[in-house]
Amino acid sequence: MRVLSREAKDHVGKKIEIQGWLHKKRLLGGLTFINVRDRSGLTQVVIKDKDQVEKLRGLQIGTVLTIEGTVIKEERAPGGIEMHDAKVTVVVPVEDQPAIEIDKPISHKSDNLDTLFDHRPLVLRNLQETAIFRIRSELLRYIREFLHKNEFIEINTPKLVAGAAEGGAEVFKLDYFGQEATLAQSPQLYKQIMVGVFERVYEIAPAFRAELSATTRHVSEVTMLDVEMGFIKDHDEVLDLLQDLVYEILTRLYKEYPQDLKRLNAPELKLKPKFPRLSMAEIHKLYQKETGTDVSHEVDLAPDEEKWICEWAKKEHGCEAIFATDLPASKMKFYHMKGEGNVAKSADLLFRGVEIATVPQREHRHDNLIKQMKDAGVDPKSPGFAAYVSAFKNGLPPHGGFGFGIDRLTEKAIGLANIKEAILFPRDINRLTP
RNA sequence: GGGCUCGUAGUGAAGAGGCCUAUCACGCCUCCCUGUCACGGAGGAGAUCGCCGGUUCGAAUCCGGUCGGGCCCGCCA
Repeated sequence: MRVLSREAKDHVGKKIEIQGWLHKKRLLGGLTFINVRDRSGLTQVVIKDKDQVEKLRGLQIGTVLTIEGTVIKEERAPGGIEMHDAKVTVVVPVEDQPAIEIDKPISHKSDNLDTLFDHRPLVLRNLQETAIFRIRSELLRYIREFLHKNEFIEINTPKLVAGAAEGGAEVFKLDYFGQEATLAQSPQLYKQIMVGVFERVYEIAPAFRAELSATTRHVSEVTMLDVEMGFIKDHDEVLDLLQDLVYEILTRLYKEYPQDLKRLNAPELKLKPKFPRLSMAEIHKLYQKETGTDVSHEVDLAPDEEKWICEWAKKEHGCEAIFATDLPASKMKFYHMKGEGNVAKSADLLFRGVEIATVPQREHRHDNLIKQMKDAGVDPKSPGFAAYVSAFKNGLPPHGGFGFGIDRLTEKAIGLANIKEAILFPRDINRLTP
């Protein structure tokens, strides 16, 4: 019967069998230490028998092993226990030298990220890397638990679609049995349709962006959390939902995974239950006053301004998350709701210097929507939009939601420098493999 | 799409016209070592310095081209 590394401590004095990968060998003459890695962690095995040590000669890190031995309580061992009188069985020998060393932290310097991604199958076995993706998995679990608690239904919508959901952004085109199709850049239209069914829905799925962006915060395949909620009182209710979600998942992460976050040198989390909310105009004014940079003609926040306002919120409010509200109407999508004056009922959530979500209220009134579609150059009668429009004809309540970048969230939750470090197999303008 | 940068053993770095027969660390191979946990010690193998061309008596080093990366801007999650 196989025992996992984390359970070995419950078998002191007993003979057990563990299985895993050879993670590290240390030969001290008459005494050999090896670390065996399994899904639950590492176990230290002490081997004295020359014949057993000899079985590992020439075998590299990654060799798959079964070890039989007796669990001993030992102060000097990491974790307080180790295995003695080990009988080694090589399940799968690895003889070629691995391209990357995985038993110590790997440099994430931007110049070398390419090597990290080229050797992904191996690199991901590094304990530091596994910590990143365990955290990502837990964040997704927290999100699902929060949304489930709030009666949201998880949906799945098509990624092969006929037209672009959001006019403007670049899409990937492909041949669909002789017809032109695109890869969905957002489930926007579908999730709004689904408000008419379940009121509250969400989806966690890839979104495809063909933009020629080459930065530390862009990839061409992103994992998006898309949430949509019906019967809202006002735009603030949507902001509250996102705020509560982010507050809960981040505080939970920092409470439950302090050791992994420390291993990854994550910064200390500073968050308040109520995030500051400043209008875009107010942020421009503050930024201009503090830095002297004239941004009065900018419609959007420049990357530097995003970083600056996050630092400001951390210093002034002790909160690393901040809402930029009242986004300019000129940046509105046709399905957004217009606000008072020249602004949209839309906000961005900024966290640790980067935009991680956009939170608009939707235009739910059929006639207004049609007008906004036409103004945006979208034909409401075209096959790609007819079904969408019919959902409004058949009654959609006031609703709003958000698109939330899971990759950026993971990156920033840990304090990584590049979004790609938070993605198992990242896709960008130069990378389609592995 | 625009701008700026970088390519040297398996990996990470040093070398900036001759001192390079290219240096160091980690890894790998051989040997020594009974408490390692970034083990330690001795020895060894491994690089046509991304590629092509040019300048020069002489190029890893200078110039041009090319291929492959990275960062920033625009745009966005």
